[in-house]
Amino acid sequence: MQETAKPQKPSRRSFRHIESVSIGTQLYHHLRGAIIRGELRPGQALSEAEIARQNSTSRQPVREAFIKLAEERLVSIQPQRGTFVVKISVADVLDARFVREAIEVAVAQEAATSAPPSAIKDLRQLIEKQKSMEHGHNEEFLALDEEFHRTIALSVGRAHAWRVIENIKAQMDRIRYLSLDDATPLPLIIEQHTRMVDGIEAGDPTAAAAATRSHLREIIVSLPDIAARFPDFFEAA
Amino acid sequence: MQETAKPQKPSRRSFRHIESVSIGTQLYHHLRGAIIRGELRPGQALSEAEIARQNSTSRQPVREAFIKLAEERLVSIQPQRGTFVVKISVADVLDARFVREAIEVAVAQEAATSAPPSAIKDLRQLIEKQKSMEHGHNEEFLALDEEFHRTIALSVGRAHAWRVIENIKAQMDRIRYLSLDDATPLPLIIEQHTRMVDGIEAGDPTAAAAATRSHLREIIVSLPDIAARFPDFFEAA
DNA sequence: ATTACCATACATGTATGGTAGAGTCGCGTA
DNA sequence: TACGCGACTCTACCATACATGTATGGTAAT
Repeated sequence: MQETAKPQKPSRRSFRHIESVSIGTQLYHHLRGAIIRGELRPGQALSEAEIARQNSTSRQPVREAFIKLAEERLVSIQPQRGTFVVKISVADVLDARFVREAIEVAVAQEAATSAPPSAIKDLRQLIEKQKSMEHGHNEEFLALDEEFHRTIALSVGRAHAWRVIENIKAQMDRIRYLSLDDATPLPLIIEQHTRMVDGIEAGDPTAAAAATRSHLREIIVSLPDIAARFPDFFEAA
Repeated sequence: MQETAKPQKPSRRSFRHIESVSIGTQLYHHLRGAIIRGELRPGQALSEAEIARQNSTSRQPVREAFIKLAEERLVSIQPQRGTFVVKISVADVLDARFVREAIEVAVAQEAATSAPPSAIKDLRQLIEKQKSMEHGHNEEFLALDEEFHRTIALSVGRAHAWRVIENIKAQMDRIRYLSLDDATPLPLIIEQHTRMVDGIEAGDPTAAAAATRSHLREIIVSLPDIAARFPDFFEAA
């Protein structure tokens, strides 16, 4: 009943830039970003058909994007009912944080004993960039923060470990986006980053681990506030 | 209402036991097991069409199973070329092991401080089961080993952490299946399990962590041998 | 007013045809 | 013999049609 016109290859999807990547993968990245940034709100229904229409494609690539999102626990596919953006679970975020801390602390210890000097230089530069961005531009700051952590992992060849963290981070980043307008204590974060690099550069695994640990525990204190301020983003306790 | 009998329904599909799970998901579990057990050999091509025929279904569910396997890095989908079982990379296995150690050590430390006594009892029982299975039945032993580790994680509510490990384990389990016929030192593994539980029961995080660490480092020593014995299972160095 | 039923719309799951790109093979030419 | 080029085959990818389960609003019976 819907229109069926389709005379000619409608051609051209709004956000497709790279031709070689499959549509399903592109949709996945597109939707993933929108969920993390909070543009798609928890609980919201995502219809295969509607998203397919919006992007001038068919249901199949959308479906494949949904499957990937479901693997990452960003959406919940309920057969014959619908697909929904999952609400944030405080317990899940804390559990994800636990895993992230375990991995990143181990990586930091390794970096303290065997990261090359060039990596130290890169990290210092990233911190300088972060300092020059203290006012506004919080979203770009998040990107720099991510690059900082990734650089540490890659400096000791832990690409796989970083991949694991990337998945886990999605859940935590949803929180950070919620608190963007907040008076995020960027100087504090930068100070913590500095201590991490100090520990790594000094070849002191214990110090590097401790700095990493306290850095990654920040979210524990801010989480209750955020959950209270955005109740409909969170699962009912 | 939930009986419904279902008198007809062709009932084909060799391995379908649970009616409510989608075919794509079933195929995923089916293929995943076959890859881990080494029945599907690394490098082997998997054709959407052929697997669809073998299971009397269409290509679409097979495709979705492939996507899930690719997320787990068990197959590599190469557009317009084919989908292949990935060869094992020694470096990737070691990196995966690193992540697993980081998480499980953290879990063990937590268990040492807060696992309930009932969990200790369950773990001791599992070890007894493992002892009674020392000869042959190596495959069942692997299942008991997995249950042992999972029980520790769940005893302190780290379900998410276990989920992460489960994915990582797939790569490592492929190795373990290769060395099944080997004279696997089961008594040694059981001894290590025992020390882990001893540390947890004693409330000694350091001991529990050390026991877990040495247990999970076994694979490092056996890996080179296995890679040498099954060269075509591994990526060219 | 309330309940039971049913038509309808809409959701995901599955089947199938078509398309474009990559690899292979063999023929024809230099 | 060596090399280039086109026909053929195979693949994953996409579009579309159909199957089937679920939510919902209107309606008739109580």
